[in-house]
Amino acid sequence: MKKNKTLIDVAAAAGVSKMTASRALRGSKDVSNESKIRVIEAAKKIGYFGNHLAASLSSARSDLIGVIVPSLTNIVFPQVMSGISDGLLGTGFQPAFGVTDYNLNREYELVARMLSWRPAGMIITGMEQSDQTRQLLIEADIPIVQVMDTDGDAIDYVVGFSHQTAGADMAEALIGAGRTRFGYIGCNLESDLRATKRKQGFFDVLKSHDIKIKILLGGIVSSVGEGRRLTQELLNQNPDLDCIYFSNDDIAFGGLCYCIETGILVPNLVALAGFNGLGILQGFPGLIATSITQRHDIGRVSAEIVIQSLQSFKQLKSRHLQMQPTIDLGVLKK
Amino acid sequence: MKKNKTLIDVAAAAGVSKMTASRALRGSKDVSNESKIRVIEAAKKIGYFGNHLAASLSSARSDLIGVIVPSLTNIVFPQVMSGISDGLLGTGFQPAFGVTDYNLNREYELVARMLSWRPAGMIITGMEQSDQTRQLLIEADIPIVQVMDTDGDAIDYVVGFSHQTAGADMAEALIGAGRTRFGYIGCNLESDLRATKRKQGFFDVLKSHDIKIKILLGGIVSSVGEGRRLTQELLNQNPDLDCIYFSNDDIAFGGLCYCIETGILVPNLVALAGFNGLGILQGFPGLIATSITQRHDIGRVSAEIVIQSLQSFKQLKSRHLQMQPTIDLGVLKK
DNA sequence: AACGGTATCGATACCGGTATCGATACCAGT
DNA sequence: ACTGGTATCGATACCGGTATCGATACCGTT
Repeated sequence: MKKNKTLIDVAAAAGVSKMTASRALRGSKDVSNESKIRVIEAAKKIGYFGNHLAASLSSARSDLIGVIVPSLTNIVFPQVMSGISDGLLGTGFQPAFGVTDYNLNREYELVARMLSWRPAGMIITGMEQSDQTRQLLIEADIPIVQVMDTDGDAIDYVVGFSHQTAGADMAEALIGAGRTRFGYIGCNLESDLRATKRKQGFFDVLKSHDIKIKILLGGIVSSVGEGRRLTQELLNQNPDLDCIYFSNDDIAFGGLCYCIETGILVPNLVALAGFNGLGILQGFPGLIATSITQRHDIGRVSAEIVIQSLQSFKQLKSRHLQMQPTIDLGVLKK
Repeated sequence: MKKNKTLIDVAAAAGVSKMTASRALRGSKDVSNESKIRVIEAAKKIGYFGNHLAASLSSARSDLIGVIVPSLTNIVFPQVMSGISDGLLGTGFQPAFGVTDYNLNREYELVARMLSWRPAGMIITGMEQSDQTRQLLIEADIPIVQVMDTDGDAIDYVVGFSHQTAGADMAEALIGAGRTRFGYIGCNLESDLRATKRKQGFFDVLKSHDIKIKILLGGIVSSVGEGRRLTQELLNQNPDLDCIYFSNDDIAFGGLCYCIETGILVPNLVALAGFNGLGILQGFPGLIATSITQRHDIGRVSAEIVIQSLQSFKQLKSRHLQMQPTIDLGVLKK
């Protein structure tokens, strides 16, 4: 049962006062070089690592950036987190992640909990927080960045893109490629509001072209296997479709697998379109049309915005950063 | 610029002392029902959320569980994190994640940083921490769980499986299925020590059967696209192979895509084997042999172990929990 | 020699909670 | 009426740092 070392232990070992030790370890300039070296060596020798609790409490500032994502099992969010991690690297700030499982109540609890750690800033996924949650975030009086979506009312900063537009753009592109008989396959739309927005944008364009669409919705598991199953079902019921839009790349890829196995030519007979530009698509390059989103960059940039907002007293020019995905039609474009 | 509410504000609003307010909010029994209700309502009314910094510092205990993973871009680790998240749900404890990028120095920094938040416990991936890092963890005097790997010297608790054995088991299974001309494709082996252990176990068995193996190593990006490319290269140079073992499912699946596209019959002509049992394999069910690991459960169980260790004074019976993967040969088994 | 400026350092007062102990009030039992 | 026990609450002392201000020593300047 070893007691944790405190600054007083370090100070004693270095033969200086607690305050001098504190200054030395933090690189303040009000310390002589000799003292600084002695303190640092003493700290290393006795195995001292600070106490962020005390430090943050005392200085009324912390180096935490709270990050809230809806899910870990959808690879997209870890990629955003990874970008945030990278953006924070070397800044002295540290991300603290929380997962809501697409549950608004849990999101509220999580935000309250995060705020009780007095983070320096917050990055939260999406625009659809509950009023209660928004209130909390606003009153926290720290930079808030909403990421991945720009459709809605901003709290503070926003980094992402319009899913509605992304869906609409894909519809235009597919129509432009000559497709006329559309199907849609989606999973987890009740919870995944951004997928729903893409669907909405997609449907709006089709409607404006007077094109009907066959819809098939799956369960809450959005996976390759589910995409495969749903595609089979949809194509069996509607063999004449020449294009299917999926709520994301995973289920789109599942659809592709089904088509390949059963000899349905893609994209000649039926074109498939997903969303995100995941690495999985490289299994069959170009066969699935997709909207390539810059997930990692969105994470990185949002982290940088938080930092900049903390460091500069004047607010940043633009509180609203659009990073619209680029459409890759693959072999369909010829 | 709103100042954050403190317990004193709540106490004032409820007309009691700070101490009574504290007790009321934490559900201590030394408070009358009326006071408790008054305090809770006052807190809600003025929008008070606690200060974990002060609370943890004062009570010398925190509700954080530090979690260290090597990567976020490999879906396996988010799945473990998700399991930990689930295991902690409702316990009052909260995970705090950190990512090392397979970098031992960064791991050390991260552990030190985590410990400076005085977590109640730590869950860390793998058995290969630096001596410095181990020292830190040991002296922290909190429950430590190493996850995902059991090959090596334990610090405290261990939840996972032997990758060496997993590789060996797969080798036996493939040999048992009649395969004789082996190839191996791996990525990122310098950093991914667990993949290297699987390779070692696999190679040892082949050697004991006097079977040679063709090796092809890729770069640090372990992806479907890379697997596809490497498989093409390996098969071009060694068209007679009848089995390829990949360092994981992603690159194995890339290999499968290549084979399917070029008409190489899988598994009849060449069998493919990966590792993890990822959902992606459901694209072509049964075509890739794999070792199904219980990543989510490993996370959940490790979280439960931390909690139990914190709650019971007597130590848990077994500090070492094996959750060996099960081999799924798919259509190969017939 | 007196003075102002700088470098270095320590004493003290917090930060916002919790632990602890003592104070008070009220009740039942004798 | 006195005693002991319980319920309820507040005053005080921390937790381990940092901010602030004042003290001291030493330097160059006039």
